[in-house]
Amino acid sequence: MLMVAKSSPNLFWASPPYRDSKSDTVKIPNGCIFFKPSSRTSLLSSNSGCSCAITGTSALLAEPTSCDIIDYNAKIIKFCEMGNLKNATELLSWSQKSELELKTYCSILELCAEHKSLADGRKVHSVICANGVETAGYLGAKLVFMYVNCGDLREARRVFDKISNEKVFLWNLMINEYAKIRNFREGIDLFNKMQELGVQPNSYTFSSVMKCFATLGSGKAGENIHGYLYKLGFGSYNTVANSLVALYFKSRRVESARKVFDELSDRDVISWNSMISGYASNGLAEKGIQIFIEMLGLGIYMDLATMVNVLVACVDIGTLRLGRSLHAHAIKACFAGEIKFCNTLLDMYSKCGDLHGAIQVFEKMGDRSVVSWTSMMAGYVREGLSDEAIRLFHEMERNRVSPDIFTITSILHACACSGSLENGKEIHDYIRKNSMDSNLFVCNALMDMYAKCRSMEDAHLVFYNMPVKDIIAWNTMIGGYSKNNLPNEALKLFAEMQQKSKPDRVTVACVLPACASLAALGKGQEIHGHILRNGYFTDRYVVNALVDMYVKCGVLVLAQLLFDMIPVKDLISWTVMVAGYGMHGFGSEAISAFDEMRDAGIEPDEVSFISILYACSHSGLVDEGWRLFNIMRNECKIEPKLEHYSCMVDLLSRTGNLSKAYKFIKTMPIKPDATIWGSLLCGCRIYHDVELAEKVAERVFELEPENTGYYVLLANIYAEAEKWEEVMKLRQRIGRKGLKKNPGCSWIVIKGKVNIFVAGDSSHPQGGKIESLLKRLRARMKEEGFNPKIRYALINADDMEKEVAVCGHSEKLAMAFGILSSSPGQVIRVTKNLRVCGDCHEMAKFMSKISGREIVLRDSNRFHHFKDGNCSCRGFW
DNA sequence: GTAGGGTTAG
Repeated sequence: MLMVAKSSPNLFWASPPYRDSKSDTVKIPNGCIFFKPSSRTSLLSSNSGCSCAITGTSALLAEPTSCDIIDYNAKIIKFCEMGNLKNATELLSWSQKSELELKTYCSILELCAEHKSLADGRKVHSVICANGVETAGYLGAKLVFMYVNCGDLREARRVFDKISNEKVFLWNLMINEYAKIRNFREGIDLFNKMQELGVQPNSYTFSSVMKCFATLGSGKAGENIHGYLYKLGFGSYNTVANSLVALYFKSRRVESARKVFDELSDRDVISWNSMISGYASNGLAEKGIQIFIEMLGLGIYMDLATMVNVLVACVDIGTLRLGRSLHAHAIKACFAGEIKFCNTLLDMYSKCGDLHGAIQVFEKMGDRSVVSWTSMMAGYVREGLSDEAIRLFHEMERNRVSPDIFTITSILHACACSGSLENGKEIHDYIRKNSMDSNLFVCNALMDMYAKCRSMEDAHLVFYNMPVKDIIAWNTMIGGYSKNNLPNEALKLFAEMQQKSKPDRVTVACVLPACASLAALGKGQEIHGHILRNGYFTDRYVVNALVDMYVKCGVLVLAQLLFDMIPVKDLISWTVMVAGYGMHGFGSEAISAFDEMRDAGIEPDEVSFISILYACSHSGLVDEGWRLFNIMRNECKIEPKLEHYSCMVDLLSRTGNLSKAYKFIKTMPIKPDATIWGSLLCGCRIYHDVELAEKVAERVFELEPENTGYYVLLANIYAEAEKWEEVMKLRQRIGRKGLKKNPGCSWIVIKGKVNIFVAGDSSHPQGGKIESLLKRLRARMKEEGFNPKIRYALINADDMEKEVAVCGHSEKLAMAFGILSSSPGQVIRVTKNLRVCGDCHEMAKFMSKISGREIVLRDSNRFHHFKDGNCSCRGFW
């Protein structure tokens, strides 16, 4: 496609001089810079040089003597022409009111605008006010111009509202400025107001006001204005048509944009560029590239913006090939020295996955702007090299380039990705010192950084102080709470949000994990309704989170139903379902799903292997477990992590392969943690291997000396073997350490209310009824020969005493309450924060049999479905 | 008309 360019390089690829609208200079590709001819520069060039101007300055500022007749006006205007704002304002302040002419004020205001010096502009304004000069007419317009240029739109508007406004120029200026600061409503209001006042809009007015309509995304308004400006005869102005093209593209009316372009007889390079960028920003980058080829074929003069637009389109298509050839041609055409081009090129390489290409562009750049540094940092973060991004940020500071809002958000993102709270706080200090803390982007990036660095208190502080909270702010906080294991806070904030703002699909994807974590089925179903009403079901984040919610709320059937409805299942969908089957004890279904996923051509990753190995372990599938572990290593080339080893040890231990598990741990290439040894210790208890248990326990105690659970576990192993002396020794050992216990708690939702129980707690209003029900059940169990397996609850963490038959564990209390408070036929769903106790597990089986009720108990490890006296876990827990 | 930034699922 670039053949055309090659055949006529001068026409297509030569770098034209172009105007830099910001600095009012004309840049010539070889690097020379010429000032745009103006009254000021013509004055300098008419003098014999700068030195003359300097001597002129001192003569002009010399103290006036009484015999001089000073024409202050002429002197001030001369300073203005020379660009010496300081001397001009100084002289103005020395002058008498009566001496000053209107044109003098005007000149100095123009210079303030040019220098963007708000401080000087305000001084001049106060002199004008003090002198009582009339500002209703021409001078007022200059004041507005000055304030707009110096960035004080509020003051500009104040003056603007006071003066007579028949000049369309000022209206255009104001409308355009409102468009720039994205206050589109105000821009449109002004447009309507000017028409009420009978001021005729011109082509510039339409260009400006269309920016407002465009970003409001109002396609209808676009059509109206389109008809209106045709009626007024502006349809053939290509500036107007170009704005119209942009307006239609921004309101996603691609066809309308194309029609305006097709009907435009006098297309300039801007028309073509608008088409390329318009297509690209509407996800139709290929069409943009087609326009570019058409442009080349017609021999249209191409400028820097064309190159930039095409590179952006390349990023969208994600192909490096075209980007690379544009790079090659840019070198020939002398674009390669242009900073805007290089920045886009750098970003193209980085976004197309060629970080090395991006680095090369960055290193070859002679001039680097803040954009270059920021893009490079973002590139490093994209590749997971956050520390490198942080290093680059410090290098940028050493090069005295000041970070802007974009840099700050990028570097915060780097801190978030590397979990570096310390660096993040440093950036927060910078933000405060430089008054950037009211910017929405910055605040959102700050909250995200704090959330990812696990400091939700800091995130909340930022959130709380935000003057305006957009939907991203709410989502960031809700998602932050969910991810930091604060599901109650997430749900609370979600409720608050619903009062103030409308949740979107991201909100839903953020809040569902909180429902999953709490097993809050009712709330999850409510959100499911919201998803259906708003058509979010097609969003892969939403649907995956929804399936996961049903899995973790214990409704596997619904999860499976929804999973089957996902048209294109991705890795996450499959992983959720595999893990779901696993935690509900359907090991072979998990394996089938996993194989099906691979058949569908989806490569499993680390996390999906954790899910499948976990599924094997919870169904005791030793051979399958080994097979999959080897597939992971040999076929998928995934190096097993601690979690994978942990699943395997768990699998071997639960199935009684204790010495194999021990050997497996011994040959692990990475250091086993307490969880891994702990799994084996659990296995020792199930299979009563006291000797191995002692060996293993010492390892666990070394690794986690403060964890009570492991001492209790060993004590129970001794107790079951009736080694009371050892139990005593262990008790003394624990007594010396003064261990803390992790309190067990269970909860159940009845009629939308969460009822929380802790072990031994009788404070529940129904406490008495619960206790007598449990007593009756216990008695019936004995009668029917359902022997309570007291050995499960021999030793209690609280007192290390042999426990009496009635154990007051929280899950038992919750299940009993469930039976008492729900109608027959209803499934009883209980969630526990720790693993279920063995005695409670036996009792639950009996409860399900005697009451004819289905009980679904989720513990910290898996699900137990109790029905007709059996449990789905078949002993693997 | 043109380069860089913030939120989502296992």
